[in-house]
Amino acid sequence: MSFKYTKEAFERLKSKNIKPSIQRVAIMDYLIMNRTHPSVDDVYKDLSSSMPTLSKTTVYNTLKLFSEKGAALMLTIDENRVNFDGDTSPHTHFLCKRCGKIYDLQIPTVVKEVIGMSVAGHQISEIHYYYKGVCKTCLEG
Amino acid sequence: MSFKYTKEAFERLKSKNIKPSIQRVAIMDYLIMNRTHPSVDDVYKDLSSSMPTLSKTTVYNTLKLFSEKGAALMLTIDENRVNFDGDTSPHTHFLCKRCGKIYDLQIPTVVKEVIGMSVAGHQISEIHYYYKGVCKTCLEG
DNA sequence: TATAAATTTGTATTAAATATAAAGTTGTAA
DNA sequence: TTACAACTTTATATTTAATACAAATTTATA
Repeated sequence: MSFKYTKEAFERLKSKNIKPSIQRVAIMDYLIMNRTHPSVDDVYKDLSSSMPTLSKTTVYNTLKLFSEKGAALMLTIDENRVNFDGDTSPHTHFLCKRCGKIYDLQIPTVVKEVIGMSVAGHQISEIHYYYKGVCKTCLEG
Repeated sequence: MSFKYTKEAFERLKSKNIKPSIQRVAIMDYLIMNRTHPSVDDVYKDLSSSMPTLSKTTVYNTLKLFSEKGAALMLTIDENRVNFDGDTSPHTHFLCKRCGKIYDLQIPTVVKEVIGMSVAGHQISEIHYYYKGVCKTCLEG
């Protein structure tokens, strides 16, 4: 049996010093191919069909590892569950409070990159900037 | 038996069209007097001593009501629980990933108020802007 | 090949949040 | 004042996200 995955996923893990196990590559690949800000459960459910022995604990461990190593972003925007984003480039998010969907938005040019800087004596490693409201689709429907 | 609370708490509820029941005023007062970004459990535990019959469900309902009516902010910055902030004026937060404490920070002048505006067709009602990292105290200790 | 280290898995547990219905309170109109 | 409706609070049960943990498996290395 073989697992298909993009070279991008494999390279991403290598560049972030994460050992590319089959499970890790599959999960990284899923994040890169699915820009839907999936939850742990989303990833688990969608990968289970092709990897029947996959454990949810592994998905938890792996996604946590990815966010610690900077290979993915952990979004604490939804009040009920954590979401993950394979796109680590500077951008912002919009959570629709009606349908729950998370959209990508361009980051305002005024919001500067300050990772590694310190503010009021605190050492900053992550910036989170997002909006909540009602999305275009829900407004029209 | 009587409950002490600040006039500010009572007035806040009135101005946000929230009926000022004893429980609601007590919880609003707690938020105003304790700028510690408490969780539901923090509020419940601290108020239980003076209000022994207080139910945790009431704390959940009340804090959700406050955030819906704009009387308090619901912070989804911690990955494990939701926190609340009685200070609704524009400011940002810093979460220490080591000790878990949430600090208030001044909002950068570049981050403008865009509530009520729309971005990419989505109607925005909340802006969240915060940092994560290691706080001054943890760096020194 | 043998052994150690790292990774994955499944089960059990913890704890945040919600659902629900009964009980209690408040407001209003006869 | 009383009766009724609407609203609020409470307690219990349930759901579900996340963690703990140890056994099993895989990978690396001596």
